[in-house]
Amino acid sequence: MIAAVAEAANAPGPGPGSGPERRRRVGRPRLRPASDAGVPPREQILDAAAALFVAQGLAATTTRQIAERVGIRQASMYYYFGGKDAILLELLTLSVRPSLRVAAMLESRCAGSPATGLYALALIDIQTLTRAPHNIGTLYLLPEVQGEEYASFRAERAELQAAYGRLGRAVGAARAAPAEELTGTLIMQAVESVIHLRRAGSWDDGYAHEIAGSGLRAVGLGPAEVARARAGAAELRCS
Amino acid sequence: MIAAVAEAANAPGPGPGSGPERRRRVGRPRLRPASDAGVPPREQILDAAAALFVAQGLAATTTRQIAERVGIRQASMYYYFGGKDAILLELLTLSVRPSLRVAAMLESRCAGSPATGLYALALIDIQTLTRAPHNIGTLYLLPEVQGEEYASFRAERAELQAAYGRLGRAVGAARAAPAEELTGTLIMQAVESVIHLRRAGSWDDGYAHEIAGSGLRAVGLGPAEVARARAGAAELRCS
DNA sequence: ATTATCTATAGATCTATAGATAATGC
DNA sequence: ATTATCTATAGATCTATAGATAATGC
Repeated sequence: MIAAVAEAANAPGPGPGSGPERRRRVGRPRLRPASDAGVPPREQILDAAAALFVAQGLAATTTRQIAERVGIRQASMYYYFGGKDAILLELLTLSVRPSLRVAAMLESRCAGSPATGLYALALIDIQTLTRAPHNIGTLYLLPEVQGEEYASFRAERAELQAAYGRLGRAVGAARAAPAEELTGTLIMQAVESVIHLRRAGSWDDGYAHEIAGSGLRAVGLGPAEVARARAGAAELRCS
Repeated sequence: MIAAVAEAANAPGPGPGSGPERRRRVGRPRLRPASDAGVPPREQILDAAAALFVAQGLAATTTRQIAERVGIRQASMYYYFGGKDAILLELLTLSVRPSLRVAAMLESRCAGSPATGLYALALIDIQTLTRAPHNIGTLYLLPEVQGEEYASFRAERAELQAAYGRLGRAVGAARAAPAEELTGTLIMQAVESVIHLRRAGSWDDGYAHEIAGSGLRAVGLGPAEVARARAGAAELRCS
């Protein structure tokens, strides 16, 4: 289940799905009546496609496989999406946008203590990737994402990397830290260890702080400074 | 051109291709007479497939595209390979095996100075990835590589990562370094920054030492120790 | 009337095999 | 005879559209 989807599905209140006398849905019924009714069909498709794209990639995943997993007919998918590309683009965007918002917030809020902001951003990103459904953090590695149709996603991702780069430079300015682009790349690579460890089946929640700390050491901080950043991030005081 | 291919093609000596009166090759001639004659057809196929797999992935690349790039007919490819899978497996193996040999050599030769060995291994790996044709270092990211048929490649890659992990632990034992698997992952992630920077078109040779140094700082070394490791690696003295 | 599904299918592939052919080797 | 190509194609897809159908909404 996609994170945003899960939240929407669990939202309390007077939506359909709250009472037992739920109104039947409009339109011709499905042949198989949808095990997870209550979740909008669009999001059922996103979830099914995410699992398949992660396991098989875009080109090897057929529209039929997606439809089968949802429990609809192949052609019905086109009522919601123009094709596989449109689904992937939405998944990618869903995966990067929340991190981008967190980055903007921390960059402004922790301007006085970039090390704290950097630690906090890394940790939140790590946790997001850890909990993301189907390990969708791996989707940006698909070769198709280099194509023209995903330029908007790549732009958002570049922004996130730039934020890491600025924070890293602010932290390491006095030290022998690498240039901004390289700094951003190195920290994101550390954070994205998560997706590779999950893929290999060897993720451990205890790794989160080790990875965040490793990212800060990579840009030149000593053990004491890393410990201070960690404590600051824990309080979200950013000072 | 694949690295091993390039070497083979440039090999001096009394092979075919040395004199101008080169014997015509056995078998029915190609329709288009092969612009880079002298290179064995098998390696022409590997090279063409590498470029396409990197750009489009495995599933999206057709046997016809590979053949077109080589200048042969689609069916002729099957004379050399059983299919796309066999080509990809060979490319993956070619890309990891040299690094594995270097790792084994450095681990035994630099046992007394793991920091030097680690720096040297990282630097060689970085240079290899920098110069690899078509950025084939990205191939292991393809989702198909998680499949059963690539288990042997994944095993070799895991060995390389384990070597990084052992060296990293040996370096950071006295410090607050992460567990072996995480250490190996983090250092390899730093090294593989290269493939992402190349992909984005922003690689700079000056980054090589910065990345190697960053990997060592990540496992807990201070600036002075990193400088010592770098100097040691430069002399290959490992002490 | 609107919505959400279904059935059916045209058109465009793509893979992998069978068998022919045009060279050199002996 | 052996080798390395070629031509031709069967069989199996896969995508995306057209149009029918079975619900609810008004």
